Amino acid sequence: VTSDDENLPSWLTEDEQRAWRCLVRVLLRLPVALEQQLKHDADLSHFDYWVLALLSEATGGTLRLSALAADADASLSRLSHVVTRLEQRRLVQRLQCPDERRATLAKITDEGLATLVASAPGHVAEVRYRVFDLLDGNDVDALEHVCSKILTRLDNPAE
Amino acid sequence: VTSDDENLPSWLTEDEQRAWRCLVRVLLRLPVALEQQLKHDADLSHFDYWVLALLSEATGGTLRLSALAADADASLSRLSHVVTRLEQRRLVQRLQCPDERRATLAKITDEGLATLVASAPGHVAEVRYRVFDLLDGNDVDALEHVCSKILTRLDNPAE
DNA sequence: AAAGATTGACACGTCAATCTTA
DNA sequence: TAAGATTGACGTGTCAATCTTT
Repeated sequence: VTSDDENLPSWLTEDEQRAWRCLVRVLLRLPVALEQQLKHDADLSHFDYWVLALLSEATGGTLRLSALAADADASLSRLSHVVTRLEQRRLVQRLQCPDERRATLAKITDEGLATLVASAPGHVAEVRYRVFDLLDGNDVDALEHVCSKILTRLDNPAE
Repeated sequence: VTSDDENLPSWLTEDEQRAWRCLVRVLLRLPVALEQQLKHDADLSHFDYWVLALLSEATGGTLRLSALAADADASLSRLSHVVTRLEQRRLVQRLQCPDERRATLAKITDEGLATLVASAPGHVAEVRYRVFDLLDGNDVDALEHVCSKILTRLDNPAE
C-alpha cells in the first residue's frame, strides 16, 4: 500500500521481473486466443484438439487412456471426462483393451479424423499469426531452448 | 491414422513445430505448478495473487474494477466474481467511487496485504525454481524479447 | 496393495442478460 | 446509447471416493 513493492521481493532481478511479467501475460492470454479460434471454428477446446492430434498420430489411431494422459500432460480424470464428451460427439470411441482387462483404449473415429483435418489449417494459421509470424529464426531457437529448460523442472513434481 | 501427420501440416517448419510443442507443454504445465504451490501454501489462485499484487501497488491500495480488469488481462465479469470471493474472505473491500457513481473501487485490506506479503516468498521461490534458476542472462533476455513480440499480437483482438 | 479408470461434487471462467449511471 | 458492473446458468478441471483388475 505504501510506495514500494513488498509484494515482489528483490529476489528476482529487474530483468527477471520484466521477463516474468511478460511471460505471465502470455500464459494468461495466448491460451485464451487459441481456445477462441478453435471453439469458434470447430467447437473444440485446445485440449480436445491436442487429444485428437495425439490419437491421429498413434498406430491404429488408438491409445490406452493412461498413455494418452501422459502424452497430453493431463490427469487420468480429466482425460476420462474429455473422452466421454468426445465419445458423445462420435469423434472418439472407447474400446476394451485385449491384453489387459482393466485398461481402456481410445480410438479416433473417421468423423473425428475428419474434424481434426478440417480444423487443422485454421488452428495452424492462428498459431502462425499469434506466434511464428513475429519471430525470426533466432527467436524460434531461443523459444525452444528456454521452454525445454523449463520443462525439465516441470517433470519434477515436488519442489 | 496412416503413418504421417496430416494433422500438423507442414506450414510450420520443423524448427517451429518443435518449438511449438515445447511451448504448448509449458502453457499446459507451468500454470498448474504455480496454482498448486499458491493453493497449497496460501489458498490463493494465481489470479487471486495477481489481483492482490496489482492492488498493493496502486496508490491507496485502491483501483477501479475496470482498471484492475485491464491490468490483470481479465474480463470484468471474471474480475467481479474474483473480487466477490476475496471480499468474502476479507482480503479486499468494495467501495463506492466518489467521482462516478457507476464505478466501483476495490481496496486491499490489511488482512489482504498481510496474506500477500506472507505468500510472496513462497511464490517467488516457486517462480525461481521453475523458471529462473535454469536460465542464464541471455535466456532471460530472449524470454522477455519473445514474449514481448507475442504480446503485441495478443493485443490485437481479431485475426 | 497398486494400477487403470470412472464418477460426482465442487470451484472457477465464460457468456448472455440485466441494471444503473453517464 | 454506451460504460461500469453484477448475476445466474453452463461447461470444464480438480479432487476424493470408488470399482475392477493385476
